[in-house]
Amino acid sequence: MQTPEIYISQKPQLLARTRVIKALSHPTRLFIVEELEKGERCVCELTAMIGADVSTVSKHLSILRQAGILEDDKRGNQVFYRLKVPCILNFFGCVESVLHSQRQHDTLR
Amino acid sequence: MQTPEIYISQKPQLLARTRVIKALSHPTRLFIVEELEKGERCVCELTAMIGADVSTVSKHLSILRQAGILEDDKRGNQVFYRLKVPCILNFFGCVESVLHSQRQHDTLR
DNA sequence: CATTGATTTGGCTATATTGCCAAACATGCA
DNA sequence: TGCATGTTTGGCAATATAGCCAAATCAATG
Repeated sequence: MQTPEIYISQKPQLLARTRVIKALSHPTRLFIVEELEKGERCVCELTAMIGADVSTVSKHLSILRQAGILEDDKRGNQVFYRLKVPCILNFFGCVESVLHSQRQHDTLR
Repeated sequence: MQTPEIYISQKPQLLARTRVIKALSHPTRLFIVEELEKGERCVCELTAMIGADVSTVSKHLSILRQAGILEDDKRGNQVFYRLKVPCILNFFGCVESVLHSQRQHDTLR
């Protein structure tokens, strides 16, 4: 070891993992993942539920797909998305436990 | 239901969860969490491993602490951080499975 | 109390992300 | 082919995030 491994946050493994987690780090995308737990949905259904512009929803879906979390299936002129890696959902239980352990630790802004 | 629930991504629960996930969505912070799996570390140790400015590392630690993922413990003039919610680590296994299921799905940039 | 070592905070610039609109692409069907 | 429906892409403005330096804190100790 010379310097601290050049710059640790450039390590490919960390970057790859970060890409997946980053894909989940947006309220709309989190909503999409939770909704798809119930089954596949087309872009139009998700858009109606979310209430943002279709193009915005489409871009969120694209981010989740590129991260490998969703897969899409085009049927007719609609595109259906579904969860490719359902274990993602197990994580939310843990996230909840983080939230519950937050009694009042410092500034919760 | 009127409009799509005002704007779904503003729902408090989604925002709270997002805050936790967002805290994990940076290579340096991911590294910190993985490192703390082995035991508590002071800021100076983490800084040496990471190789960024101390102030940068301190801010990353602060983000993880505010998200409820880490807790700190000041002893003498050093501050030691440790994992408050170790279940976070289970998630990484799932993240790996996402990565491994990525054969060649579209542009992996 | 001055100094040193450890950490946090303020401030600023550079970069990344988000969301909308408009336009481009399909697909199905008259 | 022409049109309607559904989806993606390009582009841009607004906002958020990251990282460094400098300065402020805080504890230990001479």
